[in-house]
Amino acid sequence: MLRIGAFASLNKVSVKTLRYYDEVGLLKPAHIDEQTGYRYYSASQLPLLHRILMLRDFGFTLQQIGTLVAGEQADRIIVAMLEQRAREIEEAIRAEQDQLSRIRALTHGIRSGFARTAGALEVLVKEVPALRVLSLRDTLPDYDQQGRLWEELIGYVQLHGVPVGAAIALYGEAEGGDGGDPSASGVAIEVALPLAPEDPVPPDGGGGRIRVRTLAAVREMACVIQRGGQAEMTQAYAALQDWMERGGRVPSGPGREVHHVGFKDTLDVSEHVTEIQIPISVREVPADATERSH
Amino acid sequence: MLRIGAFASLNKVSVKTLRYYDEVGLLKPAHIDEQTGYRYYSASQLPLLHRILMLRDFGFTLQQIGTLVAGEQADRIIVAMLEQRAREIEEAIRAEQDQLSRIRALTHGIRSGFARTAGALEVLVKEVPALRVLSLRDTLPDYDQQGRLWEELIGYVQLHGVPVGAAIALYGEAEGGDGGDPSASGVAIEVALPLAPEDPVPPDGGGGRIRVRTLAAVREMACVIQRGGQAEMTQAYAALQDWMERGGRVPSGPGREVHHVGFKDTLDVSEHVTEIQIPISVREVPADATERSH
DNA sequence: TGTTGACTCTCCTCCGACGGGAGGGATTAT
DNA sequence: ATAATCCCTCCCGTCGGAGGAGAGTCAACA
Repeated sequence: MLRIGAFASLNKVSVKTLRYYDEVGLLKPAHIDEQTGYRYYSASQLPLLHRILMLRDFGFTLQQIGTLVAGEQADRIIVAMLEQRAREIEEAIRAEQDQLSRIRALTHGIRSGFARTAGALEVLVKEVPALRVLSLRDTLPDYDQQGRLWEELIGYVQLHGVPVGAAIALYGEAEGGDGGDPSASGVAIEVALPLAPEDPVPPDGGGGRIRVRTLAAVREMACVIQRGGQAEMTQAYAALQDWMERGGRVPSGPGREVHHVGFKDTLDVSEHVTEIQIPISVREVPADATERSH
Repeated sequence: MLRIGAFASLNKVSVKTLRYYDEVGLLKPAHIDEQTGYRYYSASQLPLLHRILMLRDFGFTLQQIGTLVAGEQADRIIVAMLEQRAREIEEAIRAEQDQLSRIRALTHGIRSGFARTAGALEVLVKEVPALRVLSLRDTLPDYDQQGRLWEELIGYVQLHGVPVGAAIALYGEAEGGDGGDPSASGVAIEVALPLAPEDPVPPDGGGGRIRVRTLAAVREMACVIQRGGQAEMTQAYAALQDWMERGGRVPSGPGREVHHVGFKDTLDVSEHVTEIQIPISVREVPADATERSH
């Protein structure tokens, strides 16, 4: 019979740990003195402790270890548990490698000078939910003309007075919609205002140009938030582009600009806060791309 | 000014999280209503929140994030922190790959039948400290003859009545010692009994055959604990051998057998508890081995 | 004007696997 | 007898929030 300190030193565990394992019922001492409360362990408990420590080393929780060492049919499930745990570790390794690549992309961005001026410090991958919006789409000669679209849309909502929330602009090919004329020269631009999910649909307006639709949810959206006007935005786009290339990501849909603080809030451009959102996916190998294009 | 719920939904964080960040001083609301206690956030705080979430996503603690977003000279240290964090993640990945290889070694051991009978479920890598022992070394024709050494050593200690603790046998080449004759046919065996660190050295005994020495500490010791007698031990050795090969480990010193419960405690062999300890190192590439052999 | 219903507040407990320490009894060696 | 060591129980802290209780606030609707 060994006292707790001697038993602990045999396997380089702490006395606290043994007391805790007693408390949670994982490893009860062979005997406890009723007068003094002293715990006495037997050397024949060493194999059990050994097994517990090994499973702990594998990363199992003490609860899992409890089922693995106590159950009568533990032998039957231990292989399954080990394989499950192996999959978990593989998943964790993948996640950490991903983390690492994001960190490296950022450090490179800072070194090459994109970062502090262009807000690359705030590239964040997040999920965005679907969003019901009132939208107006058109193809214009260049980006700077979108003010006309905004005036048209805002004029319409002021007539009916419904929406709230940040203004959103979408650029590039239509996202499941049919507005605009892709064959026309110029750029496709869609301006949108969020609608509450259960708001009644306002009457058809603007000669059918203004529609209610739902922006698709995006599972992985690369986002940069930027203060300031057009010059800063251009830099932010450059930084985001660099970030995507460096991390092996490609855009998987039309980009968005969310104007959290925009002209409707203040005319001072330096106060504006704009979020650039680009849906991304991991770059696929050519073989995969070929599969798709056929 | 946004209420907490609106601000939270902009970035898919929970209200609880924002309240917690307020509490720890990481992100204070732009305004708090003194009457009601309501927190109001400004859209211009979005870049800060964004940065915080990105750093959280990188795995920094909130405390680290606090220094990175609050400090005046945060720009100067952020690159260093990122590189430090990258090293930490690399280290974590290495550790997890190691875990994975140990798990795979064990699942293979179970599948190939070593495990349940041979105690392979208890292979554990641990550190063992240096140990002062009273030791007797000799070269004998085979392992079964070691009983003679034990009798000689135990007879000696009963005369002087000092040591306590588990009996230890060491097999193979001398570990810094000079006992035995390596050129003789047979196997080198050392039997030892632990001595308290400050025990006085007993007088020279057994015609100089019994010495006091210190077993070296071992940083990585592969251990199996086994109940039973010689048949079980042989299987345990086989399992341990298989485990080492599978995990790319090679022995880096003489193996030990620690008799936690042995003949001195009970004659019933099935009650015996023996720990096999083999110092290991990761298998080296030939280049490294060549370096050493010169 | 009252009444919902959604939102928000503070305060409390809980999670895992122990570590640190206070305050007090037990054992062992001098 | 005394000192040193060991052991006990009990309580608090870790990290980043989640969950819930009980109460107050806000906006819209009848």
